[in-house]
Amino acid sequence: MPQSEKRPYDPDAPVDPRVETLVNELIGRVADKWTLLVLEELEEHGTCRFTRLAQLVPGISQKMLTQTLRAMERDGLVHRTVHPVIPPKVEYRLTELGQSLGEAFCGVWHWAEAHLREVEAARTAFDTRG
Amino acid sequence: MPQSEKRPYDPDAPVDPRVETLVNELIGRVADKWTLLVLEELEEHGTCRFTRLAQLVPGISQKMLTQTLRAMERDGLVHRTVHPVIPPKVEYRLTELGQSLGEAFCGVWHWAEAHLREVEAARTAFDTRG
DNA sequence: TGCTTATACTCTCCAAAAGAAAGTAGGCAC
DNA sequence: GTGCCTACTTTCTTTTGGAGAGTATAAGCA
Repeated sequence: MPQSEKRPYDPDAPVDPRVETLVNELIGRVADKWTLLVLEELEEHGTCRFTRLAQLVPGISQKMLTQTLRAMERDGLVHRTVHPVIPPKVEYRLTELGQSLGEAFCGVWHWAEAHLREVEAARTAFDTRG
Repeated sequence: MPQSEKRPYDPDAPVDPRVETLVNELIGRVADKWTLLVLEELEEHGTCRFTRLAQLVPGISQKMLTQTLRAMERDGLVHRTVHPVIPPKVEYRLTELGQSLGEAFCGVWHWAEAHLREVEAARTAFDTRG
């Protein structure tokens, strides 16, 4: 795995602007509401079929689930297994890359759980002021 | 700060479904492209004015910058200081809550940097196959 | 006097994206 | 034949996002 080469992340290292651009793009791509929620469910439940994911992710439409899964598959985050049977059976599971992204997002889920009340309080205060 | 009470995060604990819903909503809120990029710049550069942020965040429109900052302010992530002068001067800086979210997202930025190449390779492979 | 500049928005219009709901394929049970 | 099953796909409507012009205000300048 030569993708890190000799940079084990130094936060003060000067970053190649091209890399920064690409990272920003990638952040924009994975920092998507549906991507995150699908990632969460696949991480929690393991291999899932389409319909099960649609039930697990609250409020997602079939169209967006299809689009999100395709994009995640293209980015190498999920693996799609088609069983050629009738009725169709398609299974989705996280790749190693997807799992590593899930772990990277762990901190955000913890944050959301830990600071939910603070955010709610801030919203109430803001709406009262405004 | 009684928001964690007696639960220092146990990943296997049964989660109150209402909490899960709220966490999902909150994730959907902060897992937004512009929120993340603004957070990143404010974390890196500290206090910033509107126009500077517009320059720092690549490709954001004024409308989206205003909306994003308002939403972040409402959620208690940024503090907005208005200096009543002409021409106007408004400064934005992360609150402690915003900083903690920035730290939580650190793992994602590291992930993006570390796995950029893998994602690019996966995309190329996907596009070639398909 | 009137023109320019500066800043942080705000508004309007149009294109793009998302959501809702119906349609499709194709074998199987009835 | 009718309907069911699943994983989409298509169509239509609503919402959102982006581009660009407009607004308010006072100081600086000719």
